[in-house]
Amino acid sequence: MMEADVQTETKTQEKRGRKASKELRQMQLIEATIDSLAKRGYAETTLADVADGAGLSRGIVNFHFESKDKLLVATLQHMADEYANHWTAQLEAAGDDPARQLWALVAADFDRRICTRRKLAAWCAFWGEAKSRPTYQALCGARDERYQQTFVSLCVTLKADGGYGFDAEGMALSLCAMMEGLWLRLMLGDGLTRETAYAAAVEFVVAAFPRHFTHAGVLENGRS
Amino acid sequence: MMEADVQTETKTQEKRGRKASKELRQMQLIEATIDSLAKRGYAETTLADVADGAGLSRGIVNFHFESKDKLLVATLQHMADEYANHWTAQLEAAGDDPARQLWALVAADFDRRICTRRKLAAWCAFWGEAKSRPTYQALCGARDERYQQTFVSLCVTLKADGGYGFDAEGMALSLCAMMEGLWLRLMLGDGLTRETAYAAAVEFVVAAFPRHFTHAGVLENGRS
DNA sequence: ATTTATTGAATGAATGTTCAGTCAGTATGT
DNA sequence: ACATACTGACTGAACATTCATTCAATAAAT
Repeated sequence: MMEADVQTETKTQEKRGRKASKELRQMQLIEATIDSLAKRGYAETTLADVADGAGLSRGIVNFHFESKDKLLVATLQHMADEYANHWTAQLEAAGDDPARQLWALVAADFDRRICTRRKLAAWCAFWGEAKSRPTYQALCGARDERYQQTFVSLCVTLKADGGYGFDAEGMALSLCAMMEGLWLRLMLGDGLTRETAYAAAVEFVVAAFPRHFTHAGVLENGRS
Repeated sequence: MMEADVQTETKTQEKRGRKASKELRQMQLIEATIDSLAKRGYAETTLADVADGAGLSRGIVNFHFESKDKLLVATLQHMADEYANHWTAQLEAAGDDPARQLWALVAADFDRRICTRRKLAAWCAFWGEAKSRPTYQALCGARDERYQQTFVSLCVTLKADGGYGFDAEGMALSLCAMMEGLWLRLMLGDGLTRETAYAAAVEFVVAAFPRHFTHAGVLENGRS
């Protein structure tokens, strides 16, 4: 899963670079943590399992991270950063057209790199503990803050442009919620595939913004 | 939380009825388990906490349920039953009109009795462990099976009636996912209220079925 | 030689499970 | 009526296990 990266790093960085090796170990342990969360769930994730998964010794986690708790926080932080970086990049790559931007954001959530069983399972594990752990809640919430605002802005713009009757904030909220709900279902299994989930999301976006999208993609009309 | 029921039961059943007392205890323990899940999360829920919450002794759970695991399964089963009973009842109360039925199902998910912080938190706790516990997965999935099919049927009917262009299965999936996603957000806090979440769901439904609903409710036209 | 990374056995706290005993309520015998 | 035996819910201390954490010893790099 992350062995490939480790191998690469080993070849390129092994001889020189004590500092780099340290960060490498931390990444290695974080990836092993995600594996364990996905395989055994939050409650059954043990440091022993993480260490085994990384092919290292038992005490290693407490050396690189101070405690199990900090390892988990670092793992969630890592996932939150990765997620934010991804949608931000996709948003910028979409150019200036709001319709294209919204389309890109929806697609970003179902990107192969982000929308993995493994990572969805890890997200869900943290969600399950978030209510009783303020730190998790903050990191899960921080994920939403900018994301949600971006959606609201796009809905406001598209509403004005297309003359839709919906409330922009409500629509933005239901859109975001729908995608998270699809993630949840993907994780729960049920034979739902990433493609099917993406298709369902598209279905709704097309229904909500009929003057901007079809199932084939973004409509090319400027404005009325 | 459930003390009221206990008192009632005590008055009506205490003298006679050893059997009834047993089921009462089990319910009491299940409610205490939901409390603990909501307050401390799945990972931190201990039998001691459950027993304390129920005001009973430490060994009580292993007496009424065989193990911690079975207590948790019984708790999830209880919640799943309650949920299914609720939406089934609301569906039947809605009469024969598909539009009214869909409207009722959406409203049911945000009903005061079902959509409690406490219960949402417990659901989410189980979701977080579902991937690694086939038993949980089955119970969470069973919840979906009939529910999902009902939504698909309604979408098919309304599509034919309203001449909508969406794919019915995709729309049904995105609808269900949206409501689960809203539950998730409700649980994560963020100052989102049940009313706001419900409004967002309505926004979605109105946008998707414009010939059947407005923000005010179900449109009264028969067909074209 | 010194610093740094790593190991793995030891430790102790947390907690699920067991079980011998307590006690109320109920039936049985006188 | 009264005493006795019995049943079954309930208790709480003892036990066993799991697991995060610590740390002295070791290996590796500079």
